[in-house]
This record gives sequence, C-alpha cells and structure tokens, in this order.
Amino acid sequence: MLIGEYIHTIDEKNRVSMPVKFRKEMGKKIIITPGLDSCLFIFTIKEWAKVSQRLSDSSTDLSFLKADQRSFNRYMFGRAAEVEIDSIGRILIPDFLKDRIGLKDKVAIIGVEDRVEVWNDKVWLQNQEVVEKQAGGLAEKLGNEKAK
Amino acid sequence: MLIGEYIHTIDEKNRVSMPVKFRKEMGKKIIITPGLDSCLFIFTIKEWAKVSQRLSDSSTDLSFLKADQRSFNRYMFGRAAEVEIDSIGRILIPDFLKDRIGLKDKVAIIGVEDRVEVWNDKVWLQNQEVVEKQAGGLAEKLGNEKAK
DNA sequence: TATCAAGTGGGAAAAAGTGGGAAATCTGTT
DNA sequence: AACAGATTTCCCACTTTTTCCCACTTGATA
Repeated sequence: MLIGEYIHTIDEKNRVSMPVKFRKEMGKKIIITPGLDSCLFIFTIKEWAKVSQRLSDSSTDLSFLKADQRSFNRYMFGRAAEVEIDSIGRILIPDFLKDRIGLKDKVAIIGVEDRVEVWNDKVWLQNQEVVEKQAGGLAEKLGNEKAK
Repeated sequence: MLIGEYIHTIDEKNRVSMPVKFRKEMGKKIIITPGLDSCLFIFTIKEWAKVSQRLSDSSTDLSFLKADQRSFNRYMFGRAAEVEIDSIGRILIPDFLKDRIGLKDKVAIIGVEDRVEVWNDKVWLQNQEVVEKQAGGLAEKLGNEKAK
C-alpha cells in the first residue's frame, strides 16, 4: 500500500524522483494523469487497467457517441502518459501536466492507498490545512453513506 | 492504448508527424475522418473495422432514427480517407478535413484510448480549460451512471 | 568520521520532429 | 500525342528535444 508524504524537487528537465518506499510497488512503468482537484494521479499499470476499464463505456463500445463521455475521456486519456521510471528512480512529468497544476521547484508526492498524487507543495499544504478542519465532518458523512 | 497530448506542426504540404509513441500501435495505414466536436478522428484499420460495423449495425441504439443514421453515416464514411504513414512517421491531412476544423501551424494530437484526435491547438486548449472545470462534476455523474 | 543510501544536477549521445529540394506523377491544353 | 505547369512523393539534412549516463550533495548510520 502506498502511504506517506514526501517533498521532492522537480528539476529543469521536469524530472521528479519517486520516494524509494514507492518504487517497488510501482514497478518500472506507470501512468500519470490529470487528477481531480489540483493534483496529478499516478497509477501502476495494474491499477490503470482497472481504472481505464471503468472509464470506457461497456454498453456500446462506441463511447464517442456520448458528449459527456467524450469530454471526460479526452480529459482522462488525452492528458495521460505512460512513463518509465529511469534507472535511478525518477519520472518525467509531461509539460502539459506540469503546467496544469503549476508544478515548480518543490512538489509534494503523496501515497493514497493504491495511487500516488503529485501536488504543488504549497497547494498541498493549504489543502491539508483546510481538510484538517473538515476531517471530522467528512468522516461522519462518508460513514453515513456507507451505512446505507 | 493511445494516450497523451502532443503539439506538432502542420507544414505547408499538410504533413503532420505522428508521435513516436503512437506509431507502433497505429501501423502503416490509418483511417482519418471528420470527428465530433471540431476535431478529426484517426482510427487504426482494425479499430475502423469495429467502428464501421457498429455504426451500420441496426442492433445498436443508433437505429432509433434511421434518417439520422443515414446522415451521420454519410458524415463519417463519406468524408473518411485512408492514409499511409510515410517512412519517417508523417501523415498527410486531406485539404477538406484540414479546412473543416481550420488546421494551421500548430495542431494538438491526442490519444483517446482507441483513437487519435487532431485539433487546432488553440481550440484544444480552450476546450480543455472548459472541461477542466467540469471534470469533477462529470466524474461524479459518470460514476453514478455506471453504478446503476 | 567514514560509509552508504537517497536525491539532485548537468553534459554528451541519440532520437524525434521539421523543412525543403529533386524526382515522379498528374492535369489540362494545344 | 506532346508539352508546360502544377501537384505529389520521396529522400536528405538540419534543429531541437529527449534519453542515458556519470558525478556531486546531503543526510543518516555505524
């Protein structure tokens, strides 16, 4: 399971090193996508297979006939990338993803169970401050939904 | 799987180079058609076979309005072209498709799972800015639909 | 303090993308 | 049918970007 927070550097060539603790579980190739909220999602190949299957519409196999589906697929597939982890554990963030959430200098790399998230470090900190205050309330809300 | 965004040039001879990452999967010949939402769709020969079969297959939910289906098929088949990828990975965009969506200078080449889309780069960026704001909502909506 | 592991930075080689000229083909006209 | 002009195809060469590799820095540990 991927857990923990790491602050690393994104260099001039858009390289970011993965925390050693994540490398084994992530394997050699990963899929990086725009996430929801202002971060990027990184999936293992295995996890991505699950995600992408759920994204494609199994009812017709012609998902491009539905406008909502087109938009969302463009967002999730069109702005995703398969990336190799290099020999010393770094990945390359494509420009279009870097720019999307304004990555620069320091980035926060977060393990969230079965995926890794990448944040602009400052945005991450702000976000945590907000979530901190809401955490109790969110927990109750989710607890209620699951109980249904 | 075809994923990712690439900004390339369309030159004076209407040539556009395919991203190297797409070439293997696309093979030597491709089908290029007008797409939906001011872009072009590019299919592999294999994928096109599936698509064209489903479009003409009356058991899909497209059969609900036959006149519409005829029109739509004229649109998709009538203006489709089979194009070869040249020895260094470029394709030639037919004039009538180029003009349809105003391709010029820079084009965005987008992998969307099993097809490639070609956009005017500025239109693509604008489009994604809009989708970006809707993404969270779309995700929830699609999530709910699939859960049904 | 020496050693090791993790993370960072940068240069050289290779690959990808772009532009343009020459040969081949096509078109229309006389 | 022959030719001129235009268009298309093929190939080569240049430029930029990416990849690969090596070396340095930092911080923890024995």
